[in-house]
Amino acid sequence: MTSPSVRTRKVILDAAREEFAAHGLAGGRVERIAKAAGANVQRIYAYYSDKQGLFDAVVLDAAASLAEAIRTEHRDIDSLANAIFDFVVNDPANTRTMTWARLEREDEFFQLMDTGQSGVGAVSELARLQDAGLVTTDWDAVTILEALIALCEQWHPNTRENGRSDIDRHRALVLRFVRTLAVEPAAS
Amino acid sequence: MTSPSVRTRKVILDAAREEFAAHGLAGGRVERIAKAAGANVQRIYAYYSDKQGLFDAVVLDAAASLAEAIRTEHRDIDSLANAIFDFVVNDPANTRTMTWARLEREDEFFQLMDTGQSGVGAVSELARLQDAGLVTTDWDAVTILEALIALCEQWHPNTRENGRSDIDRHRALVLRFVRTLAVEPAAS
DNA sequence: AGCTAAAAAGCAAATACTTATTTGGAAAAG
DNA sequence: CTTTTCCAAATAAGTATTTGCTTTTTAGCT
Repeated sequence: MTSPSVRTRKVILDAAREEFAAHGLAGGRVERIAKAAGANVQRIYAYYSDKQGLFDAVVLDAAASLAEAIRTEHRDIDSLANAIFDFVVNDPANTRTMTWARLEREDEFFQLMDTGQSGVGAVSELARLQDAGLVTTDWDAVTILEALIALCEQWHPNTRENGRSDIDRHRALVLRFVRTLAVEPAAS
Repeated sequence: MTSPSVRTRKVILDAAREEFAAHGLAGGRVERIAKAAGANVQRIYAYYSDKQGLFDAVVLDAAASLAEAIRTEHRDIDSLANAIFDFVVNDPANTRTMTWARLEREDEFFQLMDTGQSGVGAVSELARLQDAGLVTTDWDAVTILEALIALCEQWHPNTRENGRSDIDRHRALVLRFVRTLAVEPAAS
């Protein structure tokens, strides 16, 4: 059913995800992507117009999958924090890609994000928790969310060899942080 | 007094700092560095052997200046956190450089850091506070420090237009975090 | 000081290679 | 038959690094 063009588009995007996560936009090699995808270089240009277009597609995709990962309703900020933490731990490549994007496409980054309405889900989710009186309103949702993501990303992929116990300890640290932002429901 | 070679080394390093902070290792251009330094390309190779050697020199330098910025004794973790925060805010280029280094020289990054004994100062400073019973020992000094730096870096240079008030609000968030790690001195 | 020879610093142009992007045409699909 | 997909090879820059030579600095000596 899937037309060959759709399939090729996908294998190219998959290969690009790995390549760009590893080497970034400037360091990524179009030829390596084509080879890894088992496709021809020319197809990249046919589908994504140029290297940068492909990179942007990868970035949007990464942002979308973060949004996807935290889409469900969360009863509290702990739950939201855990979802973000899991995502970062389980897919370090995505995190790398976002970091590359912030560095290499600084000017276009937020515009790019808006296009894909990426973080929106998480922001509104957090805002909802604030509205419900469960999270402090001392900071706006975006600020808190970015702090949270920054904390989660701390280890991954920035550090050598993270054993399971390291991860658990790191998770505990993140949770300790978010709990300081939680508002205790008033005793009824 | 300063020999010309010393001076040239320095102007090259200064130019490289800017170039690499802006574009990273793969994206940085040797020729641009030479031009900005008002020096010849060949001098770069004479002094730093190659592009990567120059990049590493820049990274070590960035690490050293972070170490320098927090060298003084801190009476509590608030004071330490403020020092780190100030450094990150005042010199976003340094922060970018470190981020580039973690991405582009992932494997060599920590080895590089050890060479320059960069973070050591901050780690031992924090450990001292822990020994004095002023900071939780639930996490080791390295973990806490990396969390702290991650939080401080959150905005800078990752976001558009940070007004003074944004910065102050961000600082407050960082401080809120570190206070949860502080141990109240037992009432005497 | 002044002189001089060795060493170091400086540069423009050449080299050698990588790499993004295009072309022109063949094969497959609709 | 027309359109789309595919590809190998060509193109066209761009870029790190080296070479060969000139100029400046350094350091020893009278």
